[in-house]
Amino acid sequence: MTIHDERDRNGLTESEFLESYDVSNYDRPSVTVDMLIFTVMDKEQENFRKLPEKSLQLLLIKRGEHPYLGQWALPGGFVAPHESLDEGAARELYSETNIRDIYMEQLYTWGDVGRDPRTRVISCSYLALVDRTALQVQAGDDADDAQWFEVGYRVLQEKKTNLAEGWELEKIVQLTLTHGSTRLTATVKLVETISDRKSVLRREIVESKGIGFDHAKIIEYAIGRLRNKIEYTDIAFYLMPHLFTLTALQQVYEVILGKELLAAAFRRKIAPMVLETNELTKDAGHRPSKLYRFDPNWNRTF
Amino acid sequence: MTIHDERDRNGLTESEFLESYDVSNYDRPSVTVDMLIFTVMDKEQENFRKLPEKSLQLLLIKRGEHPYLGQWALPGGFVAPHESLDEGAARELYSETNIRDIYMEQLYTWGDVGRDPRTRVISCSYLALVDRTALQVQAGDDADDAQWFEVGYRVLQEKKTNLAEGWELEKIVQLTLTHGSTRLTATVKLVETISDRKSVLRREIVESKGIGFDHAKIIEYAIGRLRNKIEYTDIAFYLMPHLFTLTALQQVYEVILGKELLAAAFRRKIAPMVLETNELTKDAGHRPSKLYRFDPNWNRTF
DNA sequence: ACAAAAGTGTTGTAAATACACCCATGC
DNA sequence: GCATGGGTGTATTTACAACACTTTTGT
Repeated sequence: MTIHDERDRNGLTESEFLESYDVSNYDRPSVTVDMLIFTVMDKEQENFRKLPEKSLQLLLIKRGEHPYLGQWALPGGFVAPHESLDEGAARELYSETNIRDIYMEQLYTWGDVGRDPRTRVISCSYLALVDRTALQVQAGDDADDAQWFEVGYRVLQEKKTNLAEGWELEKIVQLTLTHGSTRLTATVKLVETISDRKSVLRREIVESKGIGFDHAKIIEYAIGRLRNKIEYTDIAFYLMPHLFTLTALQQVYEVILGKELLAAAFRRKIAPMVLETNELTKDAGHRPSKLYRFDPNWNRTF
Repeated sequence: MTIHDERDRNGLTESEFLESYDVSNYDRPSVTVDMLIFTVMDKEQENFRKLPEKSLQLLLIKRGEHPYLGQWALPGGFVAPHESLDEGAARELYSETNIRDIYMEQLYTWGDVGRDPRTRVISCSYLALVDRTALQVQAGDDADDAQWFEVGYRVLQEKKTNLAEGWELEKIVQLTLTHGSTRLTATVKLVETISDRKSVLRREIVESKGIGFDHAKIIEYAIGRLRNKIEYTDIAFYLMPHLFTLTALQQVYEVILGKELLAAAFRRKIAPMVLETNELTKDAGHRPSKLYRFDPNWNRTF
């Protein structure tokens, strides 16, 4: 039995549900906001000396209704007539997670025709970053469960093909989302076609196991933005507590970039963005380290 | 008499038009695409020796209907039920300008509540770049006139205020759009509020003369994106003909960045992105220059 | 000849990279 | 003492800015 034969609370299968769904006389699309809420968490660590490893986590919600019943999807919902997109995003964030007042930025708007089987839906996605330590997420009023999933991002293949008038780059990415024994995977293909006069980037879901809608694509996009922006902005600090060690900060960079960094170089690079405090960590199985905070005078350009 | 008392082809003023406009029972917003079509053009030059100066140009359309009748606005229109956002953008581009197959990228989605006086409209904006030499724009089938406006971008003020918990950056930008004797201006205020936990960037129109809707904001945003992306991508080449001189390329960079560059440094920096050809310019009042083309093997990362 | 642009070389500074090394703590 | 992370110094390379200077054409 595939997921699509499963019945919802009204006893309908997905195809029965879709048949009964009234699509008629809507020539306007529905507009939703989808939230990509990321945080960084410590993994378990047995050795008392070693620092805990960090992992990048994404909040997903288990669908309690058709379509994609039982699968996991991004939190989100319809934009109300009286609220802006930003307000809608903030409202959805709060109502589904009780989180408020965190870093948020608009990511991209997804408008392919068949992306929601019910009707035409255009989704505006938002990236949000939270400090895990200042956080106690509860699934909101909806009885859906909300859960943090560890994010894995792996490039499976990169390919370049020369065409008559230009060339084509193809990249295949494997996404892995794990929470306890639940493991969701997706394969997303990025195809960039470049010629003299234009350049088109297409994103395509090759396979999506356990992730609803086209959300795998959106997640892939968001990780790309995160990786990009962490290099030249201060977004990493929105994932940190007020005081932090430089090693903890470095771990956040590493977990987002998916590669190791040299401590010496990292410290020098980050130095102008942080201020030293007099406080120290203690009770580690090694030399204590200074705590730092973000420097409000760091010169961002906008 | 202000613009708002002007009458449309049905003899209605803006407020009469709005009263008669049926807003009822639409709980779904309308969704449109707005196109920001940029190109670079030569200015007139009297001295036979001197190279013509370049200017950045943006395509605007004169509104023939309420609201903002008689003002200029970005080309765009409603997204049809059967087309994706990208397709809608390409269709609007073609139908209003007869341009096809050029560089296009989604910019940002604008969803404030009062941004269109008729009803709730959410607009997804697209940036498009054209090579002026390969271009003969005609206003599309609509009888509206489409016209290229020279773009001016000037920062009037930058201010930083320290707050109790963080700080605030304010930047005031003056936009100038000129076509012949038509001169449109707008003042846009950017306010970025930053604290430990969040960061919000608000964009606000202080004044907008002759530019309809909130399009001044969108134009300001697009110029920012252009300036940013020209530094690390190959978008500049979509504004160039197939073969070009390095000085012409440098002029494009200068006109977008709004500052002069040193030729020596520019050439070295751009060298890995271009290939030399054997062709030369001629009939200039000075030493001929080699023509270059974009190097398809330049390593973009995506 | 000369105005104007095309194009190269040289030098100083700043940033990123790689590696080696010493320091401080808990057990 | 030892494992582990905290933290610094140094040498090498790379990028870039500033400026001076030579080359080549049309009139």
